[in-house]
Amino acid sequence: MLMDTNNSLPTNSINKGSHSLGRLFLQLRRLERQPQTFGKAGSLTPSEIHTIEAIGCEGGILMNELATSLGVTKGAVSQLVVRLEAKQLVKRSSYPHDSRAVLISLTDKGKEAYKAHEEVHVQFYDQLRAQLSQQEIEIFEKCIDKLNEFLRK
Amino acid sequence: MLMDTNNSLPTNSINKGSHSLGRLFLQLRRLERQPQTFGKAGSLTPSEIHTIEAIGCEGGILMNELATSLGVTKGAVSQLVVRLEAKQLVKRSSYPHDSRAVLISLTDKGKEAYKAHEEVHVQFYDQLRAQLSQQEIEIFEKCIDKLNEFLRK
DNA sequence: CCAACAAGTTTAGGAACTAAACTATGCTCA
DNA sequence: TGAGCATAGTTTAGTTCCTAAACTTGTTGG
Repeated sequence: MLMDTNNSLPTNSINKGSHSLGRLFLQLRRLERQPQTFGKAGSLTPSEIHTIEAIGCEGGILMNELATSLGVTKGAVSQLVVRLEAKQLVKRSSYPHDSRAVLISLTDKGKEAYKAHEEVHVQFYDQLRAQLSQQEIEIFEKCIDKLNEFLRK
Repeated sequence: MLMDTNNSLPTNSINKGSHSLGRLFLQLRRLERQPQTFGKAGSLTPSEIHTIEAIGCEGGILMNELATSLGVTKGAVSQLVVRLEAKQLVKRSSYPHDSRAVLISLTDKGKEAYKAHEEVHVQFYDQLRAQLSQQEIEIFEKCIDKLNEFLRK
């Protein structure tokens, strides 16, 4: 009865890209689950390395900012920071203007992990670039940006 | 002392794409966490809808196949299937050639969820396509495929 | 001064796994 | 044939990564 409620269009070609994108999501989902080792920092879970990435090498960041930047609750960040502090990748310091607030920043060891992770990203991307022409890269980046903008909504 | 150990290259342009890609990962990570409602099937968690997607509308699939297709252990699939069965989206039946095996297939309600989800995907992709030229789409899809291939390793 | 608010922390609980033990069936070959 | 091993699924205990909600402290505007 309801076989192919999909209507009219040459669905094949449309679905092809949608399907590739679906597979990409699945791959990333899988990838984003396994811990990795970065520099001397030892094995870090995906959340941990993302947190380090979000803190950044320069200056400190408030818990609140970190939470919105990562798109999680402040409770989640609080827990993450406890773990990272225990691993000595991150340190807390007080925020001059408001004694409730806590400034989070990377320790030297944390910065090392940051750099190592960034290095992995860049190398990965370099490998991808190596298989594409200059023009393709530009278009690809444009599309990724559009996609990002799109997902933000 | 160790400011910019990154060497020589015009790092900006390289990092730009790598950074966009990083943000995409984060966005997807966030997106892949919240449940959504599909058709009359009620609210489904990301894992649930992915499982339904992997089972597919035609015929049945074995637990084992499902596990490899989703990239998780059979234990994980087993648990998922219990939940989906309780929600009456999926049914088990016996596999003629091997009485140990279990064939999983979608119920009518499950198929509805499948279609609704597929519709969301296609619409999403259509919206993206609408902002790109034909040539850009082709290149984008090519890049996505390359990326997929790349992540599989 | 103090009520309302804001920054973080804590706690309980759920989702989504994994690894490993377990059950039950199927296969092989001496 | 049947002992031993492999294979299909299930179960269980434990982990990670969250969230929501209650709490603790500190800030601020009437």
